[in-house]
Amino acid sequence: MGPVTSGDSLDGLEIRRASTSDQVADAVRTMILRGQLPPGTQLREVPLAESIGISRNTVREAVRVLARQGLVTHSMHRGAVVTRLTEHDVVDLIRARRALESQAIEAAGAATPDELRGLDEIILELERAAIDGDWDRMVDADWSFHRRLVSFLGSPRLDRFFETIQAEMRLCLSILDREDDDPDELVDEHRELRDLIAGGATDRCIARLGEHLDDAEIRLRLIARSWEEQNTQ
Amino acid sequence: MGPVTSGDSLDGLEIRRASTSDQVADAVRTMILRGQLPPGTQLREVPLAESIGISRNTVREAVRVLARQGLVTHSMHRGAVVTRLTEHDVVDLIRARRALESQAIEAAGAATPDELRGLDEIILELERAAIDGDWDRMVDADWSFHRRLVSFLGSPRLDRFFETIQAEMRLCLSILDREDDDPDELVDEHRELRDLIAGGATDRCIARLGEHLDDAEIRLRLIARSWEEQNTQ
DNA sequence: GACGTTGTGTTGTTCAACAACGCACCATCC
DNA sequence: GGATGGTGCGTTGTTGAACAACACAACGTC
Repeated sequence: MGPVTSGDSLDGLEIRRASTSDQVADAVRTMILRGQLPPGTQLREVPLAESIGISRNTVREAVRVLARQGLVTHSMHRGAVVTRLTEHDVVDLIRARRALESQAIEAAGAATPDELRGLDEIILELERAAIDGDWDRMVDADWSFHRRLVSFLGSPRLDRFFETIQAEMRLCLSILDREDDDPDELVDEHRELRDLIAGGATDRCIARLGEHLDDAEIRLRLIARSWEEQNTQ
Repeated sequence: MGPVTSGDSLDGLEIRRASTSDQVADAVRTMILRGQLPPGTQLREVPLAESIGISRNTVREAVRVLARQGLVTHSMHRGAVVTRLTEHDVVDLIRARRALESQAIEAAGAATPDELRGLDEIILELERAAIDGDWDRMVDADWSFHRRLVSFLGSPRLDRFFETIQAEMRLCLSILDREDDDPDELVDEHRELRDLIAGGATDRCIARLGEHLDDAEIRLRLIARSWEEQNTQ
């Protein structure tokens, strides 16, 4: 074998061994997003450190990572708490989604059919999950769809930002998931969005997405409001 | 005086004492953005801690904050370096700006004249700075203008994200600032954008902003490219 | 009931030490 | 000469303990 030159597809290779604190952050994050640590849960440093078997300083760094992603709320000398979104937060998050995804749809309107195939695969997965009645996988596919949409903007930074927004929204959804929703409706909605994009009807697609978000906003606001009342009492 | 009730405009009050690490992060950030710590500068923990007079752990937390904002780049056991943007980064940042500000202009089209007054004040400041020949203040006003624009989207999270993007762009600009630019042109450009918004010509305004960004992209890419060549050698 | 005090538990910060790692330097060997 | 492989040094990653600073609740006083 010859020497390794820059054409050997090793360009983008990045060996990033995760530091301990990052691994802890990942673990705690998934616990939060799975609802195993519901909003309002206090994250005390000493118990966490002991239960995982690492130092308190390392836990501190991990918690700070999550704080910067909005998943936990930090206040001086009071520690970290799994974020309990307010109604304001929900409005904020939906607005951010609206802005990003609307722009993304316009960008997707100029995409080639080949680039749109990514959406098709996700919709297929959504359909399969619906047939299986696997609500978790459906929600995952739902989010993948919108993430894929945003990726048409071609900015990794926007992608990352959108992911943090999605993570924050999951703070609400981990509770009220498998509620009274119709699986087939979810599939149809996304298929419609895909078709509108492929057909060049971007304005119509944006409007449709708007209704989709209006709906989500109503439900999430109810959840947040119930939390706030519960907290005021 | 009577007791303090919830009508006394103390609702939004938030006493946020900054932790030491946050203060350090702020200090280092301003040093970076002023160009006192040019891209590529290594941030070693021990010298930093000793020069400021605080512990190494506190410095670590501060540096991690900056890393998460993209101002410094962290790699395992290699420490932190003031980020040196690549051409890819520049393209990314401009795309993010384009997406956010385009959407913001559409949102601003529905704003009342009263809400648009904030833009006028910034333009006034821009004019004053131009008369004084104070380029730093002009750049500040320039950024304030675009930040105000994004704020029309009504999402604090988008505002914060936009601020980090601006901060990253300053990584380039701290070097090539007071170059060959015409102050009056900058003023006219922003006044034009304001007028187009106020006149309801959102599409025209977005197009104009696009040219503005195309221009910025060209110049920033040149800077980034020169750095990369310098680094490859 | 309003107000000050104390006590308890938590976080914020520091310090010292060691392990793990990157890197430049040098010796070695074809 | 150039590639290979060790060696030492400086830096970061992580730990553990200690103390200070603070929030909060419980108590006692007026």
